[in-house]
Amino acid sequence: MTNTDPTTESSTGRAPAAMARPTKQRLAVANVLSTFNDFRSAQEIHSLLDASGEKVGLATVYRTLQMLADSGEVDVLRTEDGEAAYRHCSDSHHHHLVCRSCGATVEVEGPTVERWTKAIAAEHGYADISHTLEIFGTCASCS
Amino acid sequence: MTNTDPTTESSTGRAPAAMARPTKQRLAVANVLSTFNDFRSAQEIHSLLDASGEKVGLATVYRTLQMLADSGEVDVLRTEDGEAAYRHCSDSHHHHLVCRSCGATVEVEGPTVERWTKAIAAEHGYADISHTLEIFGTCASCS
DNA sequence: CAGCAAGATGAGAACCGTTGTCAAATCCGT
DNA sequence: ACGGATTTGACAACGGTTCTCATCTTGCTG
Repeated sequence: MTNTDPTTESSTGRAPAAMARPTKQRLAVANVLSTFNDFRSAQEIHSLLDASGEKVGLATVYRTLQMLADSGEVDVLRTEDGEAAYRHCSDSHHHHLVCRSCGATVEVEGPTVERWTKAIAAEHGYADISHTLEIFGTCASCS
Repeated sequence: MTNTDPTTESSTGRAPAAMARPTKQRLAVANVLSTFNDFRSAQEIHSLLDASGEKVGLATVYRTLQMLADSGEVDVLRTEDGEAAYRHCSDSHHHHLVCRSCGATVEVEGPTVERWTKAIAAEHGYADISHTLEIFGTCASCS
């Protein structure tokens, strides 16, 4: 809304492959996304933007994230309480092992599942594969 | 993060066949759950109840499903649009291979992932393992 | 460089699934 | 059958997400 600082226009850079219109807000979202490798909720991303001085409307954040997700530039998943979480993809891919009672989370990864999902998908004629996997259990200190 | 309160579960432990209070409504919900093997949304379950003549309040359906989920009698997952989906567990375990553009879904299964998740979980000291896995891609007719 | 039309933004309302509230109904042990 | 505790159900409240629309930018054209 109030464009208070017409001189800001340099530090953040790096527009992903092809963004429809690389506006300041979209760049800001893309930029924040590149600062972490795990999944963050849309609202959290909005807060991060706010905290970093970039004033981007919540609706715009949602729109941008959706756009990025549609174009395959970010991965999306739903947390257990129904929030959408986003992560810039093409980065270290891992899954979460979550304790059902205390919530302790371990990041795990392994080529096994990656290979299996690709194989299964190919077997059924599916291309351009991605997947989400979450493991739940009771951790050592909770059992 | 929502850390669900595991109410008082000291005496009963886990009760597969024993429900806290087998009221008509709870039985109705349990009964509907047993009529399918895939995940259905809470609202869909409510509709099914309604359609089958059982008049159960929406709130009660939610409460019952949550209760069943807490006691481990049903599995829960979040669909891509944020709805909670429930399925009576201890049944044929499979995953979904979904086409990103037309939505065509194939049910897949395989011991590989099951083994892998168990191994990974055990490796980290987690017990009582469950997991959710969804594979996304573009199906043959859409690519 | 000014002007313009298409596209993007932001504030708030609208939506939708889910959860909380609380009086009335139901259940169970006595 | 009675009484206390639990459960139910209608509806309000909530939180996340999407929609609306007036205003502002962007990119292009002349």
